[in-house]
Formats: sequence, structure tokens, C-alpha cells
Amino acid sequence: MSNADVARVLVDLADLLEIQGANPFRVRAHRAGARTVETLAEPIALLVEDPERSPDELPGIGKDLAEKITSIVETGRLDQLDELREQVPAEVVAMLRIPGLGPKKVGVLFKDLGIESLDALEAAANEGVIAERKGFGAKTEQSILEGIPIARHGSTRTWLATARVAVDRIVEDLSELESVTQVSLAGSSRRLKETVGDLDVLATIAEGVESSEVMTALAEHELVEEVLAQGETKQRVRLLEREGGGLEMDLRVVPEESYGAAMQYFTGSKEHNIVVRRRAQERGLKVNEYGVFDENDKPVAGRTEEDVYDSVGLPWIPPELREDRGEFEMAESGKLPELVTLADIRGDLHMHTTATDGTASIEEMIAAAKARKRKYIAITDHSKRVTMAGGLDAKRLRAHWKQIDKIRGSVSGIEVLCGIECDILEDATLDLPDDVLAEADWVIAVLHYGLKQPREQIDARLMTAVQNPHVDVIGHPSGRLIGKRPGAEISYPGLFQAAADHGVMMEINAHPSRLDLDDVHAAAARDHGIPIVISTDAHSTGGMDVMQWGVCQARRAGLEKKHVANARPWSRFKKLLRNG
DNA sequence: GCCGTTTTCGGCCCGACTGTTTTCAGTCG
Repeated sequence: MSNADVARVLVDLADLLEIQGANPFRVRAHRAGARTVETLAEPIALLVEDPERSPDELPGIGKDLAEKITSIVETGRLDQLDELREQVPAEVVAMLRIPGLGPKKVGVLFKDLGIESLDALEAAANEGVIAERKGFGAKTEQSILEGIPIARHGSTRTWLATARVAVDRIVEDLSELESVTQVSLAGSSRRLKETVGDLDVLATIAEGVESSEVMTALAEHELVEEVLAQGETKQRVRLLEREGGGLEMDLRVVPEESYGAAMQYFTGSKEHNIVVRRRAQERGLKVNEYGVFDENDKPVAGRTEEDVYDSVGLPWIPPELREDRGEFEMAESGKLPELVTLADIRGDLHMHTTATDGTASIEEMIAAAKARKRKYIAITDHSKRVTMAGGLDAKRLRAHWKQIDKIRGSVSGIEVLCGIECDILEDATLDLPDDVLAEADWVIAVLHYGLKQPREQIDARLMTAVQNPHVDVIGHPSGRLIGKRPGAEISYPGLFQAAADHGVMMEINAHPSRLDLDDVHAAAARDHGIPIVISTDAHSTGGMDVMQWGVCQARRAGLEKKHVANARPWSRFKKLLRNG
């Protein structure tokens, strides 16, 4: 059971308890516990297996949840969940995904109307049975019919990179309106989360302007499909259908004097804001999206985010860190990091050419890297195991390196490394012999196949790579594809300790579909003293532009320039090379 | 269900919008 699996069980349990009308705080406790497990840097299974430790040492997890987690890890299931599932069919839980339906209404549909499936729900709505029910009506019935497909297909989260292309354009266009004085991105896309569920944009308007003016402009924007809701201060729209499904966006129009409070409030995360508001309470203050208020409801802050944080005794906290994962402790002790930026990046150490599955030649990739101001790169085509991509065997690889060597002799202003992305095979051997790897300037070891192997075998494979004297870095360590497949199960603490001992680095693969290491594990690797390499894995010249998303992930991990190996100048970076 | 140098009981963040209502519950973020 991976951490995500365990968290899933707790979330499922919370959903079922909620439909059954359980104490909301009890439901919340289960969700909080799930989140703690999901964002834990080590496998929860390791913690459970350790006789010296127990899950109740984790924040928000007490005796009860610790027992549940232990049962889930040891048996793969939970009696209480199985019992509840007997009582509440899975499709009833799926009804929660219908916009406008929450646990209360679903509870009524299920318990009072006896609706147990989405088909039955659709039939009841078509017959007008639901609208007759107290608390429901014609509009609710209609929105149920419209929402059933969403419940059937599940909710989709959109890659940050995809979402930002759309929302950045909307923000730019709205900011050009004369009626508007400020427009900013808030929400999870401001926090640079790897995926976003929806978008939040804030605007302030000039004096004498009605909020409906900017809302009308948004409604008419070419990327907007329809307006879902609109009030005096808030408008919700759906953007045009694209790959990955429609994306919804909230626009909130706020007064100038509340701008900072609103930015703070709508940037989130929810967990972060709960702590901020609790700190306010402790100081006899109240924080909402309009400002910070004292006991007499007199405003004491709100124009800027800095003011809001200052009122609760904190310095401004970068949005990327606002997850209630230690940022408050760092802020209080004056240890907030100065986060790495895209401008800090000097090298790109993972890319492909036409030698395997890339679309550009060595020369083209070098030129593209120079155009992006890279001072050093590594050409790292696939090893032979990746047959689909035309992976290289020893002979072809040596010929490829010879060619790279020749080309790099004729270019200036950039260092080019002869590299390889070498597969770690299912049997825990490497795809190329040591004598070949010894000739490389740069070796990335990766898992591509057999990602579903048991954790012990995955660990053994990674350990082989880490202990090999020629391996420089572990590339996309988990092998996950966001929204498509979970990564391999890894004993991260053991992996990081071994990597630190052997001088092996860890990659944050910058491709929007990977971002692997994720934020939590990148931070854990940093804590082990491991230099992090942010790489694009470019398969084309344009593929080098994904570097920014890798930097986003690094920022969420709290990484500073000094933690990122390829933010070093070449003279210092080359000292990290194993074969150097 | 969790948590506590103010507490082991009694709290647990806050407000907008919608729909179905004549003052509010549910949902959402």
C-alpha cells in the first residue's frame, strides 16, 4: 500500500461517513489524516512496520486513526470501510462529484428516495421526482442531470502548465481594461501546484466602476465558454473545452483596501489559511477576505499581503510554501528560504536527440540550449532496453558519443556532456556494462519498466544504481505520470541516505506530466544534503522550455539556488561529476 | 476524531452564492 492508497481509503471513509451524516469534525479529522499520510515524505508502511514508532506521532493522527492506518497497511483493507460500503453503494458516493450536490443532499437522495445508482438518479430527475422533494427544486434537478456525466467520468485536474497558459492570458487581457486597476492570479496556480482543479483571479476596479463591467468583459473573453454563477463580488465561468476537460475559473472583484487580504485568502491553501486565522484569533483578531479586524471590527490590515501576515506576527510567506507543512515554523524562526528562480538555472542535463526518440539533432539541441542561455548541457539518449525509442546499445552509444565529441569541439560558450539515460532493469542490473558507463561524462539512471514491482525489488534496483560508481543522478525517480499512473513504491529515506552516502544526485524532471521528484520528496532529498538536478528531458528544441515547471516544483519544495546542482556555474558543477 | 504551559471537555476558519425559501440550509472554495 502506497501512501496515496492509504490516504484514498481514509478519504473514501470520510465520504461515506459524511453521507451518513456523521459529525462533520470527525469527517474532517479523517480528511486531515489522509492529507498527512499523502504528503508524508517516507512510506507510511515503513513507519507502521517499525516497532519503535506509530502513526499517531504524526500531526492530526491520534490513536483511532493510527489503528485504522495500521490495519490498512497490514491487511490492505479496513473493516469499517467495508461495512459502510455494504450500506452505501459506490455510485452514491460518486454523486458527491455532481456540482451542487453535497453530502446532505446525496444523503436525502439515497436514504429518503432510495436512489442507489447514477442511472436511477438520472431516471428520477427525468421524471421530476427530485424537484418535488423539500429542499430540492427544478434547478437542482436540472443541475443534477447536467452533472451526472461528471460523476461518471470522475473529476480531472489539469496540469499547472496547461492551466497557466490559459489563465495568464486572461489575466493579461483583463489587466488592460481601463476599468480595472489590478488583476492577479491567486489560488493553487499561484502556489504553483503541479495540478490545479480550478482557477482563481482577483481584480480591483477604479473608483465609480461597477464590478459587473469587468465581469462582462470576462464573460465575453474568447477563452470563456459560459458563465456559471455571478454575484456582486464573484463570478464563476467555465473556460473553453480543451484537452483534459473544461477548467472553471472564479473572478473576484475586491476593494483596494482589501486587496492584500483577498490575495492572502484566495491564494490558500485552505490548510495554511486555517492556521493564519487561528493565529489571528489568538491575538483577538479576525481575518477574512476583506481584511484583518480587531474586537470592535475595526480594520487593522488588508491592503497588502505583507500587512496581513504582519498582523499575525509573521513575515510574508511565499505562496509556494503555503501548505501548512512547516512554513510557519520557518517564518517564526526567520528561516524562510530564498527560493530558486528560473533565472538561476545554468545547465540542462537530460535531453534526447534523433539518435533515439528526440526530434532534433545534436547541433539543433545545442543551439536551442545556447538560445536559452544554458552554459552546459548533457545529451542523454535512451539505452537499449527502451526499444520503442530505438535505445542505444554499447556500440551505437559509443558512435553517438564520438559524434557529440566532434560537434562540441566546434562550439563555444557552452559545455556539452556525453551522457546516457540508462535503464535500471527489472532484475536490478543496469542496461549497459560498467566499462561503457565509465566512458560517459554524465549518467542518469532511471526506472522505465516494472514500476509495479514490490517495494523491496524497486528499492533493490535503485540501490544498484546508487551504488554504481558511474551513476551521477537518478532521473524521474518514481516514474509517475501525473493523472495517468502512480509512481513506483520506494523507501525514500533509505534511497536518499544511500544517495547521500554515494554522492548520487536526484532529478526533478521538469516535464509537466512528470514533475518527479515531487515537492515533498525533493524537500526530503534536500534535507539529506543531496544536490537536486532540475532537467527538462527535452525531446525537441521546444522541450527545453519546460524548465520553468521544474523550477516551480523546486520552489514548492522550498529549494534555494544553493540546493540546485544545475544552478551552479560550470566550474563548480563539474566537481560533482562522478567520472570527472 | 483530534487537541490542549489558559483546557482531558468542548471547542474545531470564514463568507459568498444558489436555490428554495420568506429567514435559511447546503454547497463551495
